[in-house]
Amino acid sequence: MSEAPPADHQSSFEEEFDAPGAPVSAGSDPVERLLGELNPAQRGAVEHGEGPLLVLAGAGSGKTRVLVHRIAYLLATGMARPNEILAITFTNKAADEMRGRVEQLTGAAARQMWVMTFHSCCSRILRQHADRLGYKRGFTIYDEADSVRMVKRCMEELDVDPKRFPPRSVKAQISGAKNRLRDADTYREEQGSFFEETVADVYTLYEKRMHANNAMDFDDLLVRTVNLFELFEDLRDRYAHGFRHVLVDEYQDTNRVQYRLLQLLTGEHGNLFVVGDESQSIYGFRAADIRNILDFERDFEAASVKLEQNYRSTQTILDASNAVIANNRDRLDKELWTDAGTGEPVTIAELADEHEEARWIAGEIERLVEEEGLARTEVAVFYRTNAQSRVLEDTLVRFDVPYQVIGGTKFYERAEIKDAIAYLTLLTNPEDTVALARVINSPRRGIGKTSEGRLMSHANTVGVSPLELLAEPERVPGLGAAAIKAMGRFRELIASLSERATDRGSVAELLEATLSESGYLEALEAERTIEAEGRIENLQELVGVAGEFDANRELEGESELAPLDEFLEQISLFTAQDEISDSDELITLMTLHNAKGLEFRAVFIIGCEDGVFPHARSVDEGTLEEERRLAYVGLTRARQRLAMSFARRRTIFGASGSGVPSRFLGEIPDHLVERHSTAMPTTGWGLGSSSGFAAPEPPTAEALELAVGDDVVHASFGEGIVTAVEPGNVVVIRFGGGGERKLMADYAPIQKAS
DNA sequence: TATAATTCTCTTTTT
DNA sequence: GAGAATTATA
Repeated sequence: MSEAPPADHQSSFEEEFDAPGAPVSAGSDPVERLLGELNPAQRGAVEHGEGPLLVLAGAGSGKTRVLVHRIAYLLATGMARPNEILAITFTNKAADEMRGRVEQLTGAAARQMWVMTFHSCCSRILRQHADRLGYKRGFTIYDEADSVRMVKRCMEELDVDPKRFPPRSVKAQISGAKNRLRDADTYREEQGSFFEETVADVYTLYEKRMHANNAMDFDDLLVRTVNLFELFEDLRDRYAHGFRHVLVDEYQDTNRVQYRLLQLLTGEHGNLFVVGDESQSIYGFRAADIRNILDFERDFEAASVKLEQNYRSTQTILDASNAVIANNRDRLDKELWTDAGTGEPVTIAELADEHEEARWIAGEIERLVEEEGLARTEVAVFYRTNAQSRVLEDTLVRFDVPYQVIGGTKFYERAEIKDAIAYLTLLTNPEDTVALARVINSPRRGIGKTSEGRLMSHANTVGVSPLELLAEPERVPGLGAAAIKAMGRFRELIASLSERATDRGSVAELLEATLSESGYLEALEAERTIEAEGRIENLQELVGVAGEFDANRELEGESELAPLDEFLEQISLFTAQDEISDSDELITLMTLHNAKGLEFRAVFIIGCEDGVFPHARSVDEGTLEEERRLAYVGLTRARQRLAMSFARRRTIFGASGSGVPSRFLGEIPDHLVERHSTAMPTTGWGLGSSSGFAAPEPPTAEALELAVGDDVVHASFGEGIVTAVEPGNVVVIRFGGGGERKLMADYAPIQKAS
C-alpha cells in the first residue's frame, strides 16, 4: 500500500494519479474496489457522507487521488449523478486529467460533470445569464494588460496624473476591492486618503466603461456570478440544487469572493468537499485568504480528515521541508512522513554568480541524465521571478540541454497574437473599444492616434459605440478626408468578416480570412525582417491552435456557445500549467508559483539568496510566511533529488550586488545537507562567457562616495566623469562615448579611476 | 498628422 | 534590457 512511487513513473504532472495502491483485486463490488485502493485516512475522506468536509492534505499525500475517488464513490453509490457534481480545480489541465481519471473508474457518463477552474465555471454560468446583469453573452474577458489599459484610459478621462498614480497600482487597488466584494460606492464610503478617493473615482468610471464595452476582467467573472446569485434567487436555487455535491481542490488559495460563491452554492445542502494544505497557500497577493482554510471547520461546522503520509518524496526531502515550514506560526498541525526511505541528501550549492550557477545546473542535469538515467521530463528548475530564466536559458542552449519554459512571456501576450485575437473579439463583441483600438490602425491604414481619439471621444459624447460611428465617419468633427476614407474601408472590412463569423463556421478559417483580408499578414511579409518572420510563424501557430479547437469541437459536439465565443473564452482562461508538455524530452523551467501541484524526480531551486528568495519586497511587506510556504511548495515537489543554489554575486539590471544565502537554507538541518561550493571566482571558466570582463570589483554593501568632477570607470560603459550627485546617492556620469547616465552609486559597477 | 527614433522608467509571484 | 512615453522628422 505504501511503497515509493515506481521508478519508471513518467508523468510529471499532478499528484500521484499513478501513485501507489494495492494491485486492484477484481472485487465484485465496485465501491469496495474503489476503497481498496486507499489508505485508511484517504478512505475516511472518500467515504464521508453528506455535509461539509475539510481534507487537510499534505504535499504528496494523495489529494488528487482522494478527489477522484470521492467523485467515483459518489457516482458508484448513487449519492450523485454526474451532472450533479461540480469539481473545481486550479488549472484546465488538472480538470481534464481528473475527468479522465473518473471516467476510467466509472464510465463515460462522467463527461457530464462540471470539472473546471473557478474562472471557467463562472464564465460558463455568466454566458448563460449575463443578460440579467445587462451584459450580452458575447462579452469579452479582459486580461490584466487590457484591464490596465482601460484603467489608464479612465484616468486620462478624469485627468488623473499617471505619474502620481500608476495605473497598475490603481488597478491592483480596484482588484483588491472587488475581491473583498466591495463595489465602487462601498469602496468610496470606506476610504479616507486622497489616493483612495482618486481610486474610487477611477473605479466608478472603470465599471461604467467596462460595462459599456461589454467586457469583464478576471475578478468580474467571480464577482458578477456572486451578484447574479445574490440578486436572482431563482438562478441561485437552480445551480445550488443542481450541484448536489461541490468539490474544491487547492482550497487554501481561494479568496473571499470564491468563498462567498461556495457559500451561495452549498448553503442549503452543505455538501462541500474541500481539499487543501494551508502550508501551500501562496496566492495571498492575489487576495487569496488563508483564513478560508484555517477557519473552514468552524465556518461550515465541518468534519476534517488529515492526510500525512507522503507517497512522493524521500524522508530526507520531507524532513527538510518540515523543518523549513516549522518556522511559520500560522499553520494547522500536520507533519509529513513516508516509508520510502532516507534517500540522498539535499544539495546546497554556492556559486560565484548567476552564470556559474546556470553552468553548474546544466552540468548536474547532464550528469543525472547520463549517469543516473533520469529522463529530462523528470527534471525541473524553479526560480522566484521570471526574469531569472534568461541566464539559465542562455546557458542551457549553449550546453545543448533541451528545455521548456512555462509561463513568463506568454504566447498569448505577444503583440501579433493579441492583434489577431482583437480582430476576432471585435466580430463577436462590437462594443469592445479596447479591441477596436488595437486593430483600427494595425496594420497601418492611416488612422493615427489623433483620428482615433476624435472617433472615440465623439462616440462617447454622442453615446454610440465607436464601431457604429465608423459607418458614418463624416459625422466625426475634425477628421481629415484621408482618415474618413480609411475608416470607411475599415468598417467594410469588419462588416464583411462579421458576415463570415456565422454560428457554425470553422474558427481557423475565419482567422485565416481575417489575417489575409485585413492586410495584416501582407504587412508583415513586406517587412522582410527576422522579427516579422517570427511573428508570421506565431500567427501560423495560432491558426493551428484554432484548427485543433475546431477538430475537438467536431468530436465533442454539444455546447450552446458559438464556436468563436468558445474559442475566445478558452484562450483567455488559459493557465500557464496548461502549456506543459510531458511528451517531449525537455527539462522544465518555471516559477515556484507555477510549480504548485506538480512533481519531478529531480528539482533545482535557484537564486536562494535573501532578497531574491525570499523576495526583498516580501520582507518589507511582512509576507515572509507566504514566501516560506512558497519554499515549502518548491521543496515538496521533489521526489528523489533536491538541490538548492545561491550565488555570491548577482547582477540585476546593471547593478551587481553581493548575495547572502537565503534564510530558508539555514532552516534546513545540517545533517540533511551536502554542500557544494566553488572557491574560485568565475573568471577563467572558458566557454567564451559573456560575463567575462575583468571588471573593476564592484563595491558591495558600503556606499561609494562620489563628488562632481570625479573620474570613474564603469564595467561596461568605460571611463566617465561625474557631472552631478543627486539625493539617494544617484550620480550622473558622462561617459567617453558621449552618453550621460544616471546610476545608483551603491550598486552600479563603477569605481573611482586612480 | 503619422511614423521613426530616442529617452526614460521600472522590474514578484498570476487567474 | 524591455516597454512605454516623449521627441524628432518626414
